[in-house]
This record gives sequence, structure tokens and C-alpha cells, in this order.
Amino acid sequence: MPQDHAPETPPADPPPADPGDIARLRRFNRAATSAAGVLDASFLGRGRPLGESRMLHALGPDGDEVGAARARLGLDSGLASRLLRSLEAEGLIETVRHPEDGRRRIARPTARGRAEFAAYERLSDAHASATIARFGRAAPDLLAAMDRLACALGADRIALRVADPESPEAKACMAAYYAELDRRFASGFDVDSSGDPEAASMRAPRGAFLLAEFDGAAIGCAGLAGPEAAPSEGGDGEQDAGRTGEIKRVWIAPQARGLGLSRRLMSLAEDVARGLGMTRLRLDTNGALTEAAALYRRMGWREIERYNDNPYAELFFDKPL
Amino acid sequence: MPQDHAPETPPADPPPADPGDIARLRRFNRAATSAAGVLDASFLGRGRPLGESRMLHALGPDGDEVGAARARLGLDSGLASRLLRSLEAEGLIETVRHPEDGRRRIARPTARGRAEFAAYERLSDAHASATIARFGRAAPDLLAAMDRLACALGADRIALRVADPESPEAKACMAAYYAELDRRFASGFDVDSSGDPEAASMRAPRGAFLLAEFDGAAIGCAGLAGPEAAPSEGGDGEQDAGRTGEIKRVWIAPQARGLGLSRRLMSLAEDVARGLGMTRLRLDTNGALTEAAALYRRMGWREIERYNDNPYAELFFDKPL
DNA sequence: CGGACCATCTGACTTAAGTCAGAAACTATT
DNA sequence: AATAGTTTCTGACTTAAGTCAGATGGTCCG
Repeated sequence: MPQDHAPETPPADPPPADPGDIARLRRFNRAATSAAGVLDASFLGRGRPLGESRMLHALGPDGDEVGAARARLGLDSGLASRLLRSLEAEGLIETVRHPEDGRRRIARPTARGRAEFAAYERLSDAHASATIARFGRAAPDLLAAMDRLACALGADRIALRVADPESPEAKACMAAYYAELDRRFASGFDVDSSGDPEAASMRAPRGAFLLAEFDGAAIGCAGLAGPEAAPSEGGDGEQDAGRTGEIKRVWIAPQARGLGLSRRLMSLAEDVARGLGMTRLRLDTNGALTEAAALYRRMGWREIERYNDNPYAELFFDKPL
Repeated sequence: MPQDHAPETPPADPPPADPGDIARLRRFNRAATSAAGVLDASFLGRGRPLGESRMLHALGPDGDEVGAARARLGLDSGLASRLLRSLEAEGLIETVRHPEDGRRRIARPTARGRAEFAAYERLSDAHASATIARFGRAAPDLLAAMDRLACALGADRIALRVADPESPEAKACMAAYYAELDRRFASGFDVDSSGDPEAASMRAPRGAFLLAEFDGAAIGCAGLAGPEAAPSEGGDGEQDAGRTGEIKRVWIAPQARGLGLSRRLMSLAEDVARGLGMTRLRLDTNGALTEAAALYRRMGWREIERYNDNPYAELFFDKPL
């Protein structure tokens, strides 16, 4: 069961963009580059070379293996070692051998190191706070623009994973999903009347709940609900209800839309369904969610007859796996 | 007549921002910082150290004084000189003495240097084009977010200047202004019926046209229209029409709103009006432009009786200087 | 046990970037 | 004409960052 799907590859030869748009993007680049130093100046201002600060930050408050931190920063082993020695000389970290493999070493911040780490965090928070204050009344709007760009610029770091449908992240996504349906449906939306699949149906071994995360923030989800009895192994031929799953609660945060994320989520959901022995998937949706229906059609779903009494559902699709 | 006004100073002690907002901003910072290298990678990829590339870029295709380029990059004179020597050794620039001051020197790209400069530009454009292509159908939305953030991040580099009301930049601003009025007024907007002041009235010595620019792009304007006869010098006491100016065509690009720019423009317009000997300003506006009317009141304008037959005007203000 | 393999470390070296003091060439001022 | 002040340049030095070739001490497997 793959835990992630590569983002869609762009078309082979991109046509040159509009010169005006190029100028706009380059203007942003200049502004962002000249702001970049200011943006995360937390590494500076504590009288330590950038490399050492980055290493301390890469180790995290609980420490990590030397090799892992080195790989994360993309450093040469010699350089990494030297940075660790300086941090050690300053009394900020201590290194111990790995309990299971004497070759590997673990670098862990000391109390002083953790204090220093916290100081970086405070500096960074204070800096962010000051920036937001400077934005004044434009702040909500600018933060929304930042969310949007952060997702787009880091689209290849959006990771998909299986999560528990009752985890806080999953619940937050679903709450955002319900709130959006309530806004978009002319008649509003009430969860209770829509036949919400219980959490157990979206948990192994029956199904799964998929979460898309970017830099620690949940920005999308998809539920795969399986039937009550686990499908029997090996019995093929008949296409019974025991081998049909249902896709529910597909939601993408506004700032992550248009980046091909729902396609990645749906595609992973199909893989997971196949891994659970399902042979067919179905789903219902509302006519107001036009983008969703268009995507389903593009991904090979066929429109079928109504299969439930969900009052909000108007369109029904299925797809053989 | 000051050419620029400092941006408004933020309130003394900013209260700490919402932790969620801090996290959002820091997420953007991380994304932008890690994208920053990629964002303007044009300096790399041509086998030259960053410093030399930056210097070549700072000189521009037509060359410049050594001191000017050095100040722009904020470099030590020794370092700057050494960078120039390496560029000279590579045959990319040549230096000549300043025609009027033998101490100063002018560094000018050679044909090869200009070709190199153009290569950087092409690389940068190609990179921007590829980024836009990667954005796919989300591009228009993302570019708008970039415009918004570029203005906000570089707000202190938004410069005001006096421009000709018939320059292309001024015309572009006014066209955008008219288009917006047409969208916002229930009845639409037609320039011809609104008593457009002729260009001559917004040009010295009668008046002025003010333009706000960010990184070469016009993002706002304000017209100061003076009466036909230049005000007579010295004759004080009476407050005749010959000493009353009118503010027209105040417009701020959507991406630059909420940054205190209209206040800066209006304040400069008042200074310019005083410099032209005006003792009173007046303006008309529409009730649909609620933000505008609120700003006028905050800046000390008083509502007065209708003074023209502009069918779009509903509110009238004046301000003694 | 020996050898292949591995993670980490050390020492020697390179490059980019920048600082600082002062020299050289020039202009402006008294 | 002497002097003070510019602008640019040169040489000597420093620091940060990174590369590379082994050395060291460990694991794993036949």
C-alpha cells in the first residue's frame, strides 16, 4: 500500500507564459528574495553562524541521529561533524552512541541547547507577530494569500498518509468540509441527515481515512468506507456488496485547490481499496460541487443510479477497480 | 515639494498575534525561504559566483557609477572593487573615468557583458515561465496572491512621484480606475458624462498627477486639478476659486489596498497643492466607495454641498490647506 | 576470525565573502 | 599652493562554508 503518490507531471513543453505574467512573478521573486532574510531572521541575531543554527534546528528539541540531520540539511559528513563539535564545545549538545548500532551516533541538545532552541522559536514567533501587526487591517487577506502560495510553492512536499478518522486533524478537516457544504448548498447542510459513515468503517481493516498534510498542517482528506464484514479472501467471480467500498468526505482546503491534490487523494484511495480486496468503489455527490463531478468523470468514474437516500446527493458514480 | 512620504508608522507596541496566524506566517516563510533559491535561480547556473553576478546585474545593461552600484548592493568598497576586477578580467565590463569628476569611475558592460546580462534575463524569464506553467489552471489566482504579497512585503519601497497625466502609466491607472467604477456602480460608469478634468489641469503649473509605483509597476494614482489661471502670487485674504484645487481619480490597485497608500497619496497631493499656492481642496465621490469617504473624514475633510453636476457624485468634501 | 561494508570523525585544502588600513588619484576650499 | 575631503583601489587578514582523502571504530556475514 503506497503511502504517497508523486504529483502530476507537467505537460512536456510548457508554452512561454504571458510577458506580463512573467513580470508579475519576477516582481514577487524579487520582493520575496529581499524579504527572505527578514522573513526568517530567527537564525540570525543570536551571534551564531548560520550553519550551526541550522544544525541545532535540524536536531530538534529531542535530538536525532547525526546521519538523519545531515541528510536533512544536505551536508557533507565532514562539515556536519565539525558543526556538531562546535555546538558541543559551546555546551549546546551532547553526543552518545546509538543503543543498537555503535557506528551511529545520536546528538541531543543539552538543557542549554534546548533553551537556545526555544529562544530561536520565540524570536521567530515575535518576528512573525511583528510582521502581522505591520500588515494591519490587511492581515487576514495577506495571510490567506500566504497560505495559498505556501501550498503552491511547496506542492511537492504535500504528503499523503493514512490517519485515524477520529484524530484531531481528521476531525478538523471534516468540520471544514461540513462548514463549506453548509455555505455552498442553497438549503444548508446538516451532518446527521446525510448518512455519515461511522468512524469504524473508515479504519483498518474495513477502510481507511486519508489525510493530505503540508508542513504539519492538514489541508485535505478523503474517506474510504468499507462494508461491515471484511471481504472474504479468494472468492472471486461475483461482484457482491462485500467487495464494494464507498468514497466519502473528499475535501481540499481552499488554499490547496487547483494543485492536483484531489486527484492524488482519489488515486491513493483507489490503491488502498485494491489493497483491502475491494473490486468496486462508489460515491455520491451534489450538483453544486461541479469541479468534483468533472474530476470523477476524468478519472474514469461512471454515473450510476441513486443507491442511497442521502438527501444532499444528486449524482452517483461508481468505478470498477 | 517632497517627492515621497514615509509610510505610516505602526502602533507603538504590537499585541502578540494569534498563534494560528503566527504558524501560518511561519509556514509561508519556510516555503518562501526554501523556494527563494529556486525562485531566482537565474544568478546561479552560469558558473559565476553570486557576488559577481549580483554586481553585473546591479550595473545594468548601460553601466553605472561604481559608487552607485556599490551602494545599491550595500558592499564594502574593497569587495566591490575586487568584484569589478574579476568581471573586467573576464572581459564582461570595462571601466572609464567619470567625464566630470576624475575620482569617480564608471563601469560599463562590454558587448560580451551585455550578452551575459541578457542570458541572465532569459534564464530568469524561462524559470518564471516554467513556474507559471507548473501552476496550471491555478496560475491566475496564484499570480494575484503574488501581486498582493509583493506589495505588502515591499510596502516601504512603494515610491510616489509626479508623472504626466498622459503618460502610459497614468493612462493605465485611469483605465483600471474607470473599469472598476463601471463594475462597482449599479448603473455602470461612462467617463464622458463625469466631467473628466483635462490633462492640462493636472500638469504644472496648474496641478499635478501623482503616481505610486512598486518595482516599476504603477499601483495607484491621484490627480490634483488646478483652476485655469495660475493663482496670483501674494494676493491673500480672499478665498477665491483661483486658489481652490480639486482631487480627482484617486485609485489604488487591488493588490496594494490596506497598506496605507491612499493616505500617502492624499497627503502628498495636499503638499503639492500648498506648493502651488492653493488654499483649499475639494472633491466628489460616490456612496458606493465607502472606504474612500471614511478615509477623507479621518484625514480632516468636511462634507459640503454639491458643487458640480457629475451624475456619479453623491458626496462632496472640502479641506482648507 | 577475516574481510566487506558502514557511520563518523579528523586534517588539509579551497572558495566565496567580507573587513580594515592605508595608498593613490582626484576635487574643492582656504 | 597647501590642505582637507572624495572615490577608488590594493594588500593583508578573517570567517563561514564546503570538499576530499583517509583514519577510526563499529557491524555483518560467510
